[in-house]
Amino acid sequence: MAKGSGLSFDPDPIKPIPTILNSFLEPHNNHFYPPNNIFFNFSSMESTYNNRSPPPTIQFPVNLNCSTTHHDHDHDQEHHHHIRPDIDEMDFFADKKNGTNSEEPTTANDSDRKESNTPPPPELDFNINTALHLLTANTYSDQSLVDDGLSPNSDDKRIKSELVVLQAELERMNGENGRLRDMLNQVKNNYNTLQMHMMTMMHQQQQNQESGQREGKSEEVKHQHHNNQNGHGGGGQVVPRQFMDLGLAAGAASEAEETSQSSSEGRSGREKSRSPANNIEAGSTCGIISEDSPEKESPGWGPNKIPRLGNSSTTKPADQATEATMRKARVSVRARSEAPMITDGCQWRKYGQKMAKGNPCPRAYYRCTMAAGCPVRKQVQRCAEDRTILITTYEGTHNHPLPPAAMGMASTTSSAARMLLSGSMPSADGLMNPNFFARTLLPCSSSMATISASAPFPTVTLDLTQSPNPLQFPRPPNPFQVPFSNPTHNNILANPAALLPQIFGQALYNQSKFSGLQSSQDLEGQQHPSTMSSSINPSNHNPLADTVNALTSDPNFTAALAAAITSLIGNPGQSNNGTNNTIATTTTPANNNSNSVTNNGNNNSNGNNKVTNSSFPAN
DNA sequence: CGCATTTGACCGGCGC
DNA sequence: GCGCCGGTCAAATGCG
Repeated sequence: MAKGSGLSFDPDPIKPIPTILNSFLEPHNNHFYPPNNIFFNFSSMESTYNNRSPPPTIQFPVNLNCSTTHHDHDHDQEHHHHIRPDIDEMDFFADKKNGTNSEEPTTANDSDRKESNTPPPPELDFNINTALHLLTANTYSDQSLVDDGLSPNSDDKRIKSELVVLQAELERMNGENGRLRDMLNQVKNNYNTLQMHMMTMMHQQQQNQESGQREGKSEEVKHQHHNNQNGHGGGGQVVPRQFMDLGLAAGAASEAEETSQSSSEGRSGREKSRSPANNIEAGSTCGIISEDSPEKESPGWGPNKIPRLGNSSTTKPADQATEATMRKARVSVRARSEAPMITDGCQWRKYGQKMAKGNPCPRAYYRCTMAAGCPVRKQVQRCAEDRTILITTYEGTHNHPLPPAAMGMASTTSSAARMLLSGSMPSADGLMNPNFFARTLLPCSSSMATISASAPFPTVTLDLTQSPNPLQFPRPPNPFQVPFSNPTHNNILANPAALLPQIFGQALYNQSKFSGLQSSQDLEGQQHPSTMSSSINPSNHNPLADTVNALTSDPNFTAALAAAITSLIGNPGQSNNGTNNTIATTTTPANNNSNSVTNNGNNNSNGNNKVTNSSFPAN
């Protein structure tokens, strides 16, 4: 409804639970230890940190009830109520575990409490340790605050001492928040840099392949290929393509889209009439620069678009088939989200909404509006079985540079699309083989990647809802906690590679658990995931292993990988006001709306197009 | 007034 | 041929 506010529809509103979410995110992110079913999200953290004023009060996953098994003194009660406003959530959880009721009035019978108090359960102790084991060194500065003379009781002193410890830890964590924020910025910067570099390499590799296929066909092409190999010459094409490739179904998609222009001429007059005048002629012989004009958009989002594929005179029939496949490829991302859309960093404009069969939740159609004529579209729909799951399906290739915030998702979906299509596009190159990314990045970012060929379009489904959440790294120990709890500096910055084994470890874990990608397609020729671990072993003289080894030694890559995963898991409920998503935050209506999730009940179960949507207030 | 969203209508593919 | 369905269009609507 709200003009300029982007998404004003909720595919299936889920009552927002920001408070609850924050109650998890804040304390746990401080420890990089998200609880189950709560997405770990850098962006969310960043938002939280950035938007806080005054500086955040860290809410420990510890409450006094559990931090002291002697919670039976008046002074405890006093302190408890001192801190209570900040630890309500923790109280809630811990109390539940303890079976005690922190909401009990301070005047409650202390003796009763004393009698009923029992040592906290082990998991509660774990929480305590998680928070307190970090802080034994900086706890004595405020002794005076504790020793208020109210009680000479040694237990009291001990308890108060712990309180001081907590306070000191709070302060320390505040400082750590700032460091984390800086670190996130740097990680993202590194990621962006590496992303561009990687895409350049991928483009060159693709050029190599294309050139090889067309070898002898055109001397011109050869020259161009040669130039590209040199990293310049045709460089005017290379750079733009870096971004173009970021979209899914990259690769030959650009060429395919080029070919769509001619075929689109056969479209109805209605479609022709709505074409803006800014059509860009596909002038590139390689179809690299050529991108979709509005006339050429819709590279196959609908069944009716499929036949428009592959009439390019510049491609061989085999290539045409590949292009057709790639054009139809979709990447579906399933993620738990209370927001109407996942934050992918792009700008989207809604152009339609339909009731899809078999799902009471309406399906919304969006097209990318970051550039005129960008053919990328996506569908957003909530899962019928679990409406907390948001299903976002991407298709198309961006024809414009992507903001940093969009890089992660775009590259991930691109990788997924490549993975999907790689069955028919064997490549011996470990680095540039899409399978490499599919087996490295994707397993890290999804606990399950499913390829479906039974659907009208080949679709890769990245299921981020599976448990364990890939970003909930194996625990214990908490892999993040040690690096980030280092007050001197963030180890991950000093040595980003430290994170990689964890990521890859999780990838391998996921793979082993999942026994590889579930694919109904012929994935013959692809390295079986179960062999991945051996491939990663640097001792193997395997190109893929060498590649992995090389990458793992690259700090930028590890940082980029983390950023990509972060982006992929973008917390839908997050505020997009963070320093990331600069473009999306300021100009993306949909993203703006993501900030204001006002999910009214969605009972749009009437027929097609008979949808009465709830609306999200603008901003 | 401009822009984004809403929503009824339209189109093409597909199955019967 | 007909109806269903997914996808898209574009006029209507609403908001800043």
